[in-house]
Amino acid sequence: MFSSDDTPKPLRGTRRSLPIALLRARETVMGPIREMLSQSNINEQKWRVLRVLDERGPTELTQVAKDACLLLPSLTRIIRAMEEEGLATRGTDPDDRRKSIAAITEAGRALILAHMAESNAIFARLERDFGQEKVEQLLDLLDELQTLDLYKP
Amino acid sequence: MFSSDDTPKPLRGTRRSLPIALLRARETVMGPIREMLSQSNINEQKWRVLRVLDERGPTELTQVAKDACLLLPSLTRIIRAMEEEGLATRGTDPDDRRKSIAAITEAGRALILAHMAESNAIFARLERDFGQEKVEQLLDLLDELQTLDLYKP
DNA sequence: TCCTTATACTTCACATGTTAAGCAGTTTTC
DNA sequence: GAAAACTGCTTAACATGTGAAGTATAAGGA
Repeated sequence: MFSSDDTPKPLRGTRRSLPIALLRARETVMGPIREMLSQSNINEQKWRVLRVLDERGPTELTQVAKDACLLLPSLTRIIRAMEEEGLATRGTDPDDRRKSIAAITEAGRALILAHMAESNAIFARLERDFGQEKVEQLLDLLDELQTLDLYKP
Repeated sequence: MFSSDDTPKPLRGTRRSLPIALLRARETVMGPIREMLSQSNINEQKWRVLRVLDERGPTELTQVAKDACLLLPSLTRIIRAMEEEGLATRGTDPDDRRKSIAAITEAGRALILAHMAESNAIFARLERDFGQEKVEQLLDLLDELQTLDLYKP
């Protein structure tokens, strides 16, 4: 008998707002990771691009943007910088010359390797403090939520 | 016998990376909300500030920044714009004149009201597609995660 | 083939994110 | 009761976020 709509309900408190809760939770988790990355003069965005390229191999930019949660205009600039820093390369798809295909370099892979131990340590700390089960549960829920399409219907 | 560390384990896939998963899930949820807000010429950040001010009443900027997940330099600009648009006011704390206290205006509250129905509808759609229980579960997990302190120990 | 439409970016302009420096007001220390 | 240290916010400079317009290539239709 609690959450029925017998009163004109206001907006949920910000702690029960999914977008805000997701953002705040992310800030918590990103704290130590940002600290780690700052030692390599690399930011969150480049780190995401590196991991996506490492995971998928050579990939067209539109796909990279989707996977790394970046818009194409941002990715254009970021990839350009990463090329200059030797972290990524790019070329034109011979089958469709509109497409630009990016790939991680050895230096990029080395950067990932260089942070692997600490990254895993941060995750281990999270599992210790939050609980291994809860982390799994949360990842499962997020993974499923990602796949929804919430537009209109 | 699966996830033991008997092999030099690589980084988790990006779908099992909590920061990336949080970001992707948030993008999914924010889609319809951004659509809603764009009709009022308001962006995510101003919306968060409005909701925090509505929820807490007059609040010093440092606290607003924490709650709305903004850095102070961003908040400085955003609050200035919101003052000009009549959505918020601010004054100096008489007890500590370093502090600036912001408050929501009637126009600000009206803007929240104007979007309440649609906001609740979006949330209802989420509950329908994702499941009410899972939404609750997710919010609980996120709320708890927010409160952790993951620095060093 | 020519024309239209669509796709895959890129560029532009302006807002926000981020770090470092600056400044006024407050507290601490001697 | 000042000098030193700290706090709360602002400014500055540059990177990224974002929507709209622009460019080049590709695909489809008359």
